Amino acid sequence: MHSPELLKGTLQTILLKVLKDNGKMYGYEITQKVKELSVAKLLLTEGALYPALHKLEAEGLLQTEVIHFGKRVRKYYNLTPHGNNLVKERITELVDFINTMSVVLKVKLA
Amino acid sequence: MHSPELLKGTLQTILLKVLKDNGKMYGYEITQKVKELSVAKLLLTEGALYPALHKLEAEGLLQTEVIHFGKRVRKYYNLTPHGNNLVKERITELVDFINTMSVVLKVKLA
DNA sequence: TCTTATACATAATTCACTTAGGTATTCAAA
DNA sequence: TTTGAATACCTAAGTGAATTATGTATAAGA
Repeated sequence: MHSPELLKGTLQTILLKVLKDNGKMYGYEITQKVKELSVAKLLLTEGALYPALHKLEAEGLLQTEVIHFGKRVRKYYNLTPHGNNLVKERITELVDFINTMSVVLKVKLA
Repeated sequence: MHSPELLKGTLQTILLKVLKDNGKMYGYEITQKVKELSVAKLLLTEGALYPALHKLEAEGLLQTEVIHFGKRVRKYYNLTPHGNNLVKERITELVDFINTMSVVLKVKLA
């Protein structure tokens, strides 16, 4: 597992990108998808996930749809048009930062 | 400039690496070196820098030497043996994280 | 002489996390 | 059959590394 400090500031970008790639998803599903993609190296905690999703929704980047089936409830999130426009920007920003870091630290990235 | 959130958790690694590469340096000198290396994309603020240096010193990763010349004072920092051993580890950790991120976000890095 | 650069530092605040707790359903194993 | 693990949502308290805002002082240059 990774140092949790490093995750800071990247969670929003991860959420936006996963939703962009997979369409509407619910919280738990997102944690599993990220776990799968990262080969269990990135484990989103619920205490980080839900507040982050709620914040993105409040900012108008995500919209929700609550689905009941039987007694079970799932809250699906997907990108709003505004959110969709921001994904690329956020990723670019993160990649730029990573490239700067690689220069400062003089490391080569795969 | 980069989103400040992204810097969180990476400052220690930057400081350790810059000191590893340049030997003893003082605070202001570090800010200038990082600015130069990053082509002014990474600007360390004093409010972040000094507490971080003090923390690394308190943890035994850095040692200090105060140099007076004239009325001017400079506080030089350099790696302790323990600090020196940790640099590679911290960088590896960060690179691993970056590689994981690149997989999750499906981006290619330079 | 007055601004900018050099050089250190700390205090209050912010905010995204962690940790810890809570509720409830579904399913598989003992 | 009950009990634990997985599924599924959530919030609150605490942490800690930043930002922002100050403070002090010297040196150099316009």
